[in-house]
Amino acid sequence: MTRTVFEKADVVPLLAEVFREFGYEGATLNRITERTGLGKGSLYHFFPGGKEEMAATILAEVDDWFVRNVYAPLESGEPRAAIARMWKEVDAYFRSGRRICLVGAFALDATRDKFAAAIRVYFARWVAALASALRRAGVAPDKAAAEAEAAVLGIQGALVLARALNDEKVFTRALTRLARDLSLPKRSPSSRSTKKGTL
Amino acid sequence: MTRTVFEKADVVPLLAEVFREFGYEGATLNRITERTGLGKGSLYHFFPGGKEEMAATILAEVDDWFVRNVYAPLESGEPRAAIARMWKEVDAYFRSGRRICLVGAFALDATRDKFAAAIRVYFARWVAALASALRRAGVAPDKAAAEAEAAVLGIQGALVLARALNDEKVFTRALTRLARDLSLPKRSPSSRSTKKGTL
DNA sequence: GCTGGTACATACCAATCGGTACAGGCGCGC
DNA sequence: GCGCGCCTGTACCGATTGGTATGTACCAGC
Repeated sequence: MTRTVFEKADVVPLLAEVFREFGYEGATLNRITERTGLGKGSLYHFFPGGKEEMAATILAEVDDWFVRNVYAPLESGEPRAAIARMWKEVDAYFRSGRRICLVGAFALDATRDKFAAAIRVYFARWVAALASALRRAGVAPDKAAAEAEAAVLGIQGALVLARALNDEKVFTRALTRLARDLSLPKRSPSSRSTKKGTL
Repeated sequence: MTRTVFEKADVVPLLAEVFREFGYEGATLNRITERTGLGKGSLYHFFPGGKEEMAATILAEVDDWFVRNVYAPLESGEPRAAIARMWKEVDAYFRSGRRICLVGAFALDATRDKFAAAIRVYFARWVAALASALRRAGVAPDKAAAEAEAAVLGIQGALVLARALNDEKVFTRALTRLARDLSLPKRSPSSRSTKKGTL
């Protein structure tokens, strides 16, 4: 009857959490099987390429999530709403600092060299998308680029510090500061201001 | 002939680089021996507690370095000079973004739980020391605390992003921005009471 | 010259690593 | 029904893990 139809898609989130928690080297097959409930047979059925394919799949899935929920809106949506949404999504995605950024963690150790392209693209696109939104909101191009970089890097730093101090309020505070520090011009004439709650 | 009298102190920096590069789990005894040139015999002679003692020693050594070169000056030296020195030391220590922060890296994965106290103290004292300097330079206490947190977290984020994009200019730029964003009051003999320390 | 602590290499250990082989169990088309 | 093919558990592989035991070269004090 209700077969536990396990699809690759169901495993990926579980898998992601293991890599997030232990890092690439620390995510042993043992821990993976016990956390996903899948034996090696299933694991290697879904991911013939082994650990590396698992990590690559997760990286792609994470990237895809950010493209859909963050980058794409920033690139083509109404800029202020998109930026507001970004802060909201980021806070939710990282569980207010209780969860870390897999891509950022991979970037720090030798794992980076294995997934260099994916890691670079993830961050480059984030910065570029945010800069695009800022420009379209009226910020000068060079200023937009600098502020986008500062915001993205601030999020990563906030994750590090929040985990180091084991205090999620650090993350929440940082997000508030980062949002405030974006120099979005006042939106005077238009009456679009009462549309969506902008953080 | 050339006797190499190796002391523990000589090994620690080599050791630190291995942990920095591969993370705690990734730093295998094999890699450690080949990078330090010391066999397991020597390693376990210096560090009877094994890998964990090696990492703990490194953590303590890093902390000590920061206390001497950054925190102590911030806490008791002339605040502006101390802050200026901090930026200089940080840029040099992290090799303009080519080197990562061991403590920050440990904070991200499950390694944190092994060294929770050391990691927390490292960052807590950094933030506290910087906040102290800011206050003594005339910044309001709550503002000083917020800005200190933002600066420290910004450094960590800059390290992540610089490595992710493999572009050390990201780090240098970030440091410049972070230094600029500290709202140090103007220091002319007759101080202009500008609230924002713009550059 | 003996002795004892220090510094180091080597061989070895059980456990675990990532990965493979294989024998089914199971649901679905027939 | 039946068989085929997608899942999945298990046994197993060689290599490597962190760690230990043993042996030895070296120097200092006596």
